[in-house]
Amino acid sequence: MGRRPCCSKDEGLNRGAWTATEDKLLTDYVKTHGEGKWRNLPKRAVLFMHAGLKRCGKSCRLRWLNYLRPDIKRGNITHDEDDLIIRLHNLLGNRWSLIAGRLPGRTDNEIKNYWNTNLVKRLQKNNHNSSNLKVKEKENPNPKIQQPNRHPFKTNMDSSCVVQTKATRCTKVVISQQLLKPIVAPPPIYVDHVINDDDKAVEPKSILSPFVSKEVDNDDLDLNLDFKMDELDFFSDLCNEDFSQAPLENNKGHLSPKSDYIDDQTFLPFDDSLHGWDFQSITNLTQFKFDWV
DNA sequence: AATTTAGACAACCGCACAGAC
DNA sequence: AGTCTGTGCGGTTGTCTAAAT
Repeated sequence: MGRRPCCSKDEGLNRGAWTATEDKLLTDYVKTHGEGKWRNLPKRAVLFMHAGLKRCGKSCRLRWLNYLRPDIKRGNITHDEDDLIIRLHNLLGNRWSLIAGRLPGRTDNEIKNYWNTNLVKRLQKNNHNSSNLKVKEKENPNPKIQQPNRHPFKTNMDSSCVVQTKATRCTKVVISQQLLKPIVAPPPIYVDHVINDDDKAVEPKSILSPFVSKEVDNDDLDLNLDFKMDELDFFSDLCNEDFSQAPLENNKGHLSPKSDYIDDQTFLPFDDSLHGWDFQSITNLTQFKFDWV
């Protein structure tokens, strides 16, 4: 027995662009009854407002979340947001809701649209010149950013609010070896277990990173990680740093990045940029389950 | 001035997942 | 364990507007 469709097309429900009246009906309803139970909302809104909100619940939910919510940030994407989107996309791929969750007041739909209409083209163009996807053209990476807003009803709001998704973990994040390599060269850190395609534990393999034990030759090997959101924040920062030329240092002095051994007291020289995390803290991040892609 | 094209973004669609029963 | 419901997500389409011809 199949599931009942959200809304059949012959129920006389409105489709297409929302009117101001519909927006007001929905806003008033949510203010009174709160979010949730979207499927029942149109029927209840009829009783509540004595007027028909002839929209399916799914459409109501989308309209509220993407447009009517008071904590939506209006206005164009800033340079910082632009840069963050690129970095998070490098890390997460097309997981728009997760990316949106790290950007104050932005919705997944907005970021998805922004990516598809702006960043894809720009990054393709940049790839001709460099493999580094970090935004270098700080002068004006996207002309749209500097343009006045097209939408008269969109105004710049306080960006302190973050539209968080309900996602608390982001699983199966593919981390390319190329991304990990420049982060930290040195010490062998052993993971608890590695799961292969058959879901069987195997001997830990390793690559050149603090996350796994030792080097492997296969450059195509990627990691499929499972992050908590705060860990994602940290790793996002980590990936944005260039440590390829950085010396490691400890209380005894400087060590080469290619040292064979570095003890627990070793600190990486980026405490400020990485919120004071020492090397042991970073290695604690290795308590993930690693799945080979 | 009229028409065409491209860009931007709102909205829809189908599927997946989690929780309740 | 299986089914149903509510919700969330990502891909795609539709529509509007501005720029180009």
